[in-house]
Amino acid sequence: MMTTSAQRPQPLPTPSYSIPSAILPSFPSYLSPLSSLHPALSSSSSLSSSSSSSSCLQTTGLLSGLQFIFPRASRPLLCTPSFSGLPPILPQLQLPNLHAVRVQINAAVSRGLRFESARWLAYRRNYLSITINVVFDIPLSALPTPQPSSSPLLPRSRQTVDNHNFSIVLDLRNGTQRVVKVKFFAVTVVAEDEVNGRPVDLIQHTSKRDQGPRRKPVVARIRPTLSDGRLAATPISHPASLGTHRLLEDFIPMDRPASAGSSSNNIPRGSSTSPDFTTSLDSEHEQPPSFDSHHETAEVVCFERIQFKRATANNGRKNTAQQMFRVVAILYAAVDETECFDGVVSNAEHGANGIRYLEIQRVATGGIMVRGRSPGHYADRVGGGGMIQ
DNA sequence: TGCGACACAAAAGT
DNA sequence: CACTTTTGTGTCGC
Repeated sequence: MMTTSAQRPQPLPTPSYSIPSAILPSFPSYLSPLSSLHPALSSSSSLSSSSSSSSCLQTTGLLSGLQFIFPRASRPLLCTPSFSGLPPILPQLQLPNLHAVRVQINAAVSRGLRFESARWLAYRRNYLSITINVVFDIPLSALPTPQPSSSPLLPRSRQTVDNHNFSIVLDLRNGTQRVVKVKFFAVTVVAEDEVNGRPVDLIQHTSKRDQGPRRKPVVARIRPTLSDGRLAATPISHPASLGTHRLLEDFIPMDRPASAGSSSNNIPRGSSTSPDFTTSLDSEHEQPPSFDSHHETAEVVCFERIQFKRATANNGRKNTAQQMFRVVAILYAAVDETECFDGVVSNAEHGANGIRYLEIQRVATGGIMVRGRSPGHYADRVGGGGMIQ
């Protein structure tokens, strides 16, 4: 019999909160006027409506002339840190007319992080949701078949990349280049040590959590949206405000059909499908990453039930180096394997069915402290749960 | 201090 | 509103 001490604790107290200007870059999604006005978001029908992430979007305010949304004061902060680009960026994406394509990966940790004591904080055992969409910034005039009626303000009316042929320029070891046609685009999410870049495993659960298998997040197809050369001028909506392909509601059929997902049915998910996994699954053991080969490609992909496999080192230890992890979103161009021979200089992953995934670009969060034990283990420390260095 | 397993109970979904 | 499912986290034994 559990005692009262075992009862679910109240959310960690959040003292009167004001956004320090130093951390404003951590809130790009919620600073976006578009996201705060988007009906899908303002009606709390964004992804992960199942939890506190929706209640994260409760209160609006005004700062520096921009409308923004921040969590209600009674809860710990659960909004997303910003993702930023990491050099180098390879290879170059282009249109058939050789027009270069500027790529923006739009990512958010839409669930599972708190901002406490001026740092992002996660608990190893708690779920993260990571949402990604991709924008290709191309002037319509550069497209072979311009559609002037499309509006960048209305995601659903955006034309898609489907009818355009993209290619990438691959650098070869002999110093020459080769142009390869892109079959489709895909994204995945990984994690790494903030300092040395060493990989940190992420794992993904089914809704059965401990009773189900775990695996690394898949490489999921995505359909980038097009921006008419206005990327710099127009803030991009939070990915959650668009139709989302939720990965994975239940990533293998278990005791119910995958289509019977638990997500709120008021989520716009016109492009959602159940992912198709080709690798066999061995419960009780981790699985390697696989490739989501579903044909109907979503503009927004959400990786749900993600956890860090391990915690950061030296959490709360004084006079030790506090390890920090970061979450990385990666965009791949899928090309035919026969187009890639050994001379290609690029990060590549082998997929199924003769596909090879060439990394186009990646974005990453700043450092995230990952605690390995329950919040209660840290609550009696200085800062009411927040580690003070 | 972290990890895996087990467990309870609140939140969220139906 | 009742029931079920999902998920945060307390506890235990290493």
